[in-house]
Formats: sequence, structure tokens, C-alpha cells
Amino acid sequence: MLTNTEENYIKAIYHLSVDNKTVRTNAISEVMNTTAASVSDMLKKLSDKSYIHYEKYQGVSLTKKGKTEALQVVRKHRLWEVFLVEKLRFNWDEVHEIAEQLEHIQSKLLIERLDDFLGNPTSDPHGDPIPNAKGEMPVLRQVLLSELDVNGKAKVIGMKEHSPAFLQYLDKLGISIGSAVKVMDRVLFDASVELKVNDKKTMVVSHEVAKNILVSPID
Amino acid sequence: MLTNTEENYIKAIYHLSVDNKTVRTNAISEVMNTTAASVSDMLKKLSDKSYIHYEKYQGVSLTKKGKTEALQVVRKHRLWEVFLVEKLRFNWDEVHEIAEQLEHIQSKLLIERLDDFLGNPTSDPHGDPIPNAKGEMPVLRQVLLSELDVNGKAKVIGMKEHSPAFLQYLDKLGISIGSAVKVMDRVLFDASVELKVNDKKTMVVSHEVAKNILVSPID
DNA sequence: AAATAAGTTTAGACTTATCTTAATTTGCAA
DNA sequence: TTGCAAATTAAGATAAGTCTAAACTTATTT
Ligand SMILES: [Mn+2]
Ligand SMILES: [Mn+2]
Ligand SMILES: [Mn+2]
Ligand SMILES: [Mn+2]
Repeated sequence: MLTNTEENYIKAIYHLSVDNKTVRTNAISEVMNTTAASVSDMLKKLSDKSYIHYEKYQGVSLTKKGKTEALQVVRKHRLWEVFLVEKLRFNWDEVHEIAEQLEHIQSKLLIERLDDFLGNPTSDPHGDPIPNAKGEMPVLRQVLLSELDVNGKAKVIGMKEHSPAFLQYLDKLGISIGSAVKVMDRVLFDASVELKVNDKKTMVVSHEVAKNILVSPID
Repeated sequence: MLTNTEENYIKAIYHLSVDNKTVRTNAISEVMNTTAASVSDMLKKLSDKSYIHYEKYQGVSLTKKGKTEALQVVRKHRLWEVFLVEKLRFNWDEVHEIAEQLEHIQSKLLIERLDDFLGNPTSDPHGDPIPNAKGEMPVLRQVLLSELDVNGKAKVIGMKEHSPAFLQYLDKLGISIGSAVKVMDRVLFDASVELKVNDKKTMVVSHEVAKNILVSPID
């Protein structure tokens, strides 16, 4: 089986594989908080066990086997986060560290029973999708921020408009992919949206802006 | 903090400390499935960290600190077992291995929330008492086997009669302290009890026998 | 008291997993 | 084509846990 550290490396590679580009050693060393040399060691090991495709100096990508493994770890992490929030009444910002431990518990049966117990959730408390037992990601419901109900929470998953002016404006507001947003209010007059971003900053954006932000609702 | 292995050693010492006698190296090596030499190494380490009282060649006992630590691990183990059986619908004979992993998860808050979520149970699915957050063992409810309801499950915690004849008879039946018993039926005519022991053997014992066996009901 | 057996400890070393520093090599962009 | 950033290797350190073999202690017999 995989050690906890191996699982963490594979998970890191998975998360760094946003587009289908190869993942670089330095990128991994950064998220794993270690040196490039250590990463090279581990890449060799993971390659020998055929969890990754590895060509020296060219970065890595997960094999089918590696991706399956990564998705299982992600699945466990997110299911445990749901458990902690839904059943044990943790806040969504308190659960990550504990889930980092729980995700390594080995028992297929346990995780299937947990999944059922939680009602087979499709996303975790942060709005991230939960892969099913086969490692398939659910298709995310996606709506425009302008369509979200008042008090609705969601996670920003993309922008419809890509002009620098728009993106720079979002930057200034502190809104980016992955941001958690909550609609605090909607102005009747012009459909401007009062938002809370990442549970911190409150701001108002115009309807024009809101209808260019794609979000995935969090139940 | 303690490593998982250190926690397991301390727990083993705790379980071996039935009376207040000292625990011998060989006894530990047996339950830990390792050699006496390895145990000696570890005892030195645990002694240096003052989890145990250790005099060479004289066996060990837990210090106050060590006992507290042991009870926390036992508490976690048993609470997780309750969770697995009560919430995830595992059978009581399927939960031990998983609890062996879960008992090492580090988070005070988690275990307190879990305890509340489970309704602050005082015994685990095997009838073993669950220490509270302070490490105090609950006083077990205890009744005579003769008083247990039909379909009631319990754990044997002692005998009232201590004659060799009685104890040898119990031996032959396979009933000892720690045995799980379930009352399958009670004969109206003479109050004989039909029992299932350790989820396996079914047998009939007289009322005279049943009223000399102390048990602790499992809810 | 010596001898013996049983139990325990020490010495020394091994394994596995992971990390580090300090070269060295490679790929690629200017 | 050269210079540099990125990546790899070499060599070794550390930590945790384990083992075998030899030495030692304690208890029990002669
Ligand atoms: Mn998380
Ligand atoms: Mn999450
Ligand atoms: Mn158990
Ligand atoms: Mn138990």
C-alpha cells in the first residue's frame, strides 16, 4: 500500500494538474514544503510503482492508477469534511487539518458506509466536488452569481468575461476562482449584489459584473 | 507528542495492568508481537518521557501521565467503535481494526464533538466502559445473568461463586470474564437460561448457575 | 552456595522512510 | 551558443522501529 506521504504527494500532483500540463518538480516541492531534491527522490519511487509518468527534467503526470488513487484520497478528505461540518457541527474553516489525518484511514467499507450515512453528498463544505466510489467527479451545478438567491452560498468556478479590465477589477475586489461567496442582499433598483467573499470582506458588485461570474452553489 | 507505536505500547501496558501488579517485558512483547529486546528499547524511551515507572528487571507500571494518555486512547478507540456500530451500521465484530487506526487521530475537539454526537455513551459495542474526557471510568451497571431480559446482551464481568467446581464448569462451557452473552430464551418451568456465548455457541444453563454470573448489560 | 533456568537488558546493527546540502547535469530562451 | 534556472544525483543525516546475539539479573533447584 501507499504510505501517508506517498498519498500526499499523489494528491498534490493531482491538485497541481489543473490543465493537462505536466507538473513540475519545483511546484510540488512548494506545496509539499520540501526541497526539489526530496521531490525527485519521491518521483522516482512513485514512478517505479507506476503511479506517475515520469521523464526526467520534463515534469510528471499521474497514470490511470495514480489518478484513481488520488481521487480516492480526495474523496475521503471531502467526505470526512462533510461529516465534520454536517454531523459534528464544525465550522467549514476548522475541518481541513482533521480531514488531512482522516483521509489516510484505510478501509473501503468504512468510506462507503460514511458516504451513505452522509446521504451521498456531491460536494464538500467548501463547494468542492466529491468523486464517487469509482473516482468519477460529479458534474457541478453551475449558475451565474447574478442568479444566486439571497443568502445563497457558492464557490466561484470561472468567469464568462475574460478581458483584462474585468479580471483586474476582480483581482482588486479579491475575487478569484475558488473564492467562497455569499449573497448578502440584492438591490431591487439595479440588481446590484451585496457579497461576502471568503467569509470576510463585504462588497457590492453591479449586475453586469455578477452575470459574468460563474459559481457553483453550496447547499 | 506520542507516535502511534508509543500510544499502542502504552495502551498495551494499560490493558495488561489488570491488578496493580507490575507488567512484565515478555507480556508486552507477546501482545505487541515483537521481541523482548524491542520492548526493552521502548520501555527506556517511555521511561525517559516519564510515561512509565521503570526499574530494570522489575517490570513497569504507568505513571499518572501515562495512565491519562492510555485512557485517552482507549476512550477514542471505544467512541469510534460506537460510531461505527451505531451510525455506520457495522457489526460489533467488524469494528476493531478500523478503530485501531481511528484511535490515533489527534484532535481534542473532534473527540469531544464525537462524544456528544453519540450521546455520551458509557460503554462500547463490546460492553467495555468508555472513560470520560477526564479519564474517569464510568461505574458499570451490573446485574445477574439470571435477571437479564430475553434478547438482552451483556458482558460477563465476574462470578459470585468461586468454588473450583463452578469455575471448572464455566470453563467447560466456554464462559469467562469478558465473554459476550445473549439471552436467547428463558424456560418458564425452571428459569433455565438459553444463552449464546461470544456470538457462537448456544447452550442452556440452570437458574442456579445464571444467578452466580455477574454481567454488565450492553444497550 | 552453586547451578540452572527463565526473564530481561545491552550492544550493535539493520531497515524503511524521508530529508538535506552540495555538486552536477540538462533544457531552453535570449 | 551560451548562460541560467530547473532538475537530478551523490552522499549522507536523521528518526523510528526492529532484530540477533551476548551478557546480565533474579528466582528456583539441587
Ligand atoms: Mn480540505
Ligand atoms: Mn474541502
Ligand atoms: Mn476494539
Ligand atoms: Mn471494544
